[in-house]
Amino acid sequence: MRFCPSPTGNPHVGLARTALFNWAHARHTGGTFVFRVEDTDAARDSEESYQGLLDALRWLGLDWDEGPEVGGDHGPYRQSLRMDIYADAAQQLLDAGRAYLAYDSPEELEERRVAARAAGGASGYDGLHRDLTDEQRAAYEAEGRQAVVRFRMPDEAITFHDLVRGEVTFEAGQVSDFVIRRANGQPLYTLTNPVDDATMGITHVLRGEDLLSSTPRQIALHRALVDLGIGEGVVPQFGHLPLVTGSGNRKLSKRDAGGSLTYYREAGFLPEGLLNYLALLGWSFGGDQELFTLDEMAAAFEISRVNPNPAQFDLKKCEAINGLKIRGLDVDDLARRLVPYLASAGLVSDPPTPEQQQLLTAATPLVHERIAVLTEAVDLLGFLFVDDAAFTVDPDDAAKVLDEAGLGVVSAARDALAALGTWDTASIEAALRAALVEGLGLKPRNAFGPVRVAVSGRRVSPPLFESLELLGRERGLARLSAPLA
RNA sequence: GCCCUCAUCGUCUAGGGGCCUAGGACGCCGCUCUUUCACAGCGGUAGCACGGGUUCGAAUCCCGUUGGGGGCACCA
Repeated sequence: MRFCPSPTGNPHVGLARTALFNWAHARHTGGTFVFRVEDTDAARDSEESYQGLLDALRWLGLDWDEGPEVGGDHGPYRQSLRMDIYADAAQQLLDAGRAYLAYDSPEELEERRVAARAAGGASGYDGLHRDLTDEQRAAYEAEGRQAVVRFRMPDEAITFHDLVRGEVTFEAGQVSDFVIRRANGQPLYTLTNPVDDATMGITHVLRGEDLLSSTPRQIALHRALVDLGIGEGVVPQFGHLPLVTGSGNRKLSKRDAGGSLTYYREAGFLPEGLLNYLALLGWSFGGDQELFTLDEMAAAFEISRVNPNPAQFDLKKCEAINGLKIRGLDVDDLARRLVPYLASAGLVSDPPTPEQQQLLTAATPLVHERIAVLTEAVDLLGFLFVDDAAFTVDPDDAAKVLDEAGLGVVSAARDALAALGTWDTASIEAALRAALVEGLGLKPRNAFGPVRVAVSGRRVSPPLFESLELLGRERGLARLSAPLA
């Protein structure tokens, strides 16, 4: 198995899904999961993207058996470090007549492409330089032209058994001779990918459906490599996963708002929540079960059960799954995961001080059932951690609830609590109910609303009595007094 | 334009010829619980793209149509 993204831009969810399925298949079958980085295009690849890629995979928690940082017998695992291998392969292909030099200029190619298409044909390479004589080549060289290397496609239909789609056939002549080495000598993905798969002993490849039409080219090249004795003599089996589309049913690109993996990380998705959701796009556990762990998925993953039709990414459902995953976490685990988010909001230090840790441990149960993503906890819990000087009440909520009547309620609440002996949830509740509901004859909703806003700063907050207990007597009373001043 | 591919509620899916008056989940709408918001529970809404076959019987098999998606680079 292998997974071989190229480090261009931010990793996106489609990439995560592909990695997940490859991982699951490797784990299920007991195979080796190879992670290779396809960075052959210097113009598009960057070290930053490379780091981002590793970072994203580590965050997701998908471990690989061979690849960057873990090594392996088939390294190096970055194509930029394997250039001599490709140069050698290209030369052997050329020497064997399986590839040839083509001197067409980009302008000429473009012109012929447009013409071919206008004539109703396919727009691939027309094979003009397929059988140049030595004299013709010499003439082009004399003009100062630089040749690319094109692979000579065999004149036969190519049929392969797609792991998810079954038999797929491309008729002879449908796939044109493709460039494997640029005029500047740099190899292209079309060459590096099969060469690496061959030399790394890759047997299975799961990738996006967008690569389906390039598969016959790769298979043809693989066969040539086998003939030449390059690599381990195995043509991998391919499986093409359905595309993950965005809301407009268009291919989800890394430029889409919800496309980038960093979005999910920053919004507070659990990696296992995102992965669980992604697994549902094109695969199902079976029966009515939608929630499972990575290990359960690996145990159950059957490539033949992968659905071939494209799936639209639904953020709402992704959040719902994530919320369910959060609810399945134990409280300490949840608290631990909240720390980075609270810290980046400036509410706690990372690691938290003992006092912060204590408060967090006590407060986490209050949000456990109410959040779908981790960042929601930051909004909900902020009032507990914020410096008193920095505490603010949401102006809209204040306007709605803290009117004259509301302030009267807050005042009564303060008086009742000031007289309270024991400061705990039950006592606070009893005192407030007595003073506001029974004393003032208010409906609970109207009684606690103003108090909630004064204490938490918002109309939506964790449960009020527990919040007051955690806030403590001094701070609690101060919050109630503040709007009265 | 050419090639490839896909087709079950709005979305993700279960479904391998009779267990299907098509099941689940998200969403949406009600209700219950309730100090807000949630959670949880209950109920509801909504679908086999169309047309031909095959068969005693098709969501399931075949063909076609239509529609969607992808590809057609000296990107990957």
